[in-house]
Amino acid sequence: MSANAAEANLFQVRRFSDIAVDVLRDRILSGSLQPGQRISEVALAEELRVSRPPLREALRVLHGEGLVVLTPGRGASVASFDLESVSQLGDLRIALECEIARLAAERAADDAVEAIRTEMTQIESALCDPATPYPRGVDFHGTLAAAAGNPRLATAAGDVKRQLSLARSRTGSPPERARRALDEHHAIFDAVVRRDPDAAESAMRTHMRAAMAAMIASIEAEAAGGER
Amino acid sequence: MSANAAEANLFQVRRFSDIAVDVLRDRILSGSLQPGQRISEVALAEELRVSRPPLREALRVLHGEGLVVLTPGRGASVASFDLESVSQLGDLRIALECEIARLAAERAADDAVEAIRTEMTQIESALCDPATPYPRGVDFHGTLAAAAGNPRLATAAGDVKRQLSLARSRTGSPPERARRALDEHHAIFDAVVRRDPDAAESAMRTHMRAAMAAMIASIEAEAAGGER
DNA sequence: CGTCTGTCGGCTGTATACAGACCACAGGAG
DNA sequence: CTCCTGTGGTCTGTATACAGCCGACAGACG
Repeated sequence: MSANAAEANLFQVRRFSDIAVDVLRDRILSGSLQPGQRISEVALAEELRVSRPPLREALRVLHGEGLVVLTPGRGASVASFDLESVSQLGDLRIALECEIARLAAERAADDAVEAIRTEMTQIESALCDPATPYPRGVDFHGTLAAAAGNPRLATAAGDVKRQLSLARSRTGSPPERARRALDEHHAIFDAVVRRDPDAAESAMRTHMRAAMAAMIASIEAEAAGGER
Repeated sequence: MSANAAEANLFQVRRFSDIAVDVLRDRILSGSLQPGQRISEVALAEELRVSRPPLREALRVLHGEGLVVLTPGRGASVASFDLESVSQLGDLRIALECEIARLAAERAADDAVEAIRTEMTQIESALCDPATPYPRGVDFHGTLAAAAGNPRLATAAGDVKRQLSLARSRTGSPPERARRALDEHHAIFDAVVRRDPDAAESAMRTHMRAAMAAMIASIEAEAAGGER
């Protein structure tokens, strides 16, 4: 099955519109296209060596993911989030991540639990050794979502996470947050290991509230600095 | 603002692709297009008096809403859900509705609370008088989501609800569920009135678990009857 | 008789072309 | 000098046209 799935995925991305979706998502999240920036269809299509119809389909997909805003008659632009939008996205993320934590505590397979443990040790060692800022491809929440065994929930949580990542693309998270986040991750993980869904949800809620508070504070500080 | 919003919405739906989205969504949810049915782009485009590119964009949007499945090289088809997908959607809905209930208990304005009360009395009178099966446009969860004051959360919950509605399109919900659901709605509403977020979330979780159990039972019964 | 292969039809995926709307800027009137 | 208006350009929205792939069916071979 894995060979079939891999082969199917290889052929699945052969559509130009899907390639455009991936390229555009990377450009938006990497900051190559900044929030609020207008996207010219003809210019982008020419740059990607793609015709306009596939590009327009890609823009519709990214609009569904919340990364692109489409205004009828005025075209597309990279999504930009004000504080209210960030707050709304935060509530949405709380809903999804808390349920993920609950389900992970209820149903996570043992090897999935071990995968989370491995991730956490990697993050921890990276924090102790400032040489490596953050290991690539390590994603606590993504691994936890996989452990919860609900792909739709994981996809939804990933979409919201990317929107929030775009919202704070200008302001990096403060360095002291990483240490606190690690402790909060430990609390969630402990609850998952103990198979305690209520505790896992509660710990996740605490973690999310702290993360959102820090993020909102960063954005407010950046906004105040920008006005100065 | 409401005049502006209405005017903006009127002009916003002038794109053929958006019209196609609305028409297709209605056809899928009304059962005019049944789950699993293939959608021919040329035939549907000709029927809707629309060219294929706008129709393809509409299909991409509905794919993002989970109502259409797009297989590269093989075209589009109406989404069909097996029991595992329904279970996954149920967990997703639990996550969203529970957070909505919590937020409604925390922040709902007084008039929003009264709007919920009005809806519930309408549903209750409709249940007592079997002449009117169900009042049109009355939607407890939608009103509750509006009371929670988070449009993104409300949209996400609405999307999931529509997917589940499509999943059980063949099997109607059993009549005794309506009465139990009304009681469960009362419990949620009472918690919202008492401004008790924990109780609201708990009551919503109870309600969702019962609703999902009833739905899965209906689908299993229908599947067993179909095999017979 | 079963199976494989080649061909044909239909469909999706993509590109090009055209029409209409929105915006900016210049010119003129008050 | 300011505001309005007309015109031009640019872009989106839509339609049409072509190429490539998938699937089905018929025919031939084992």
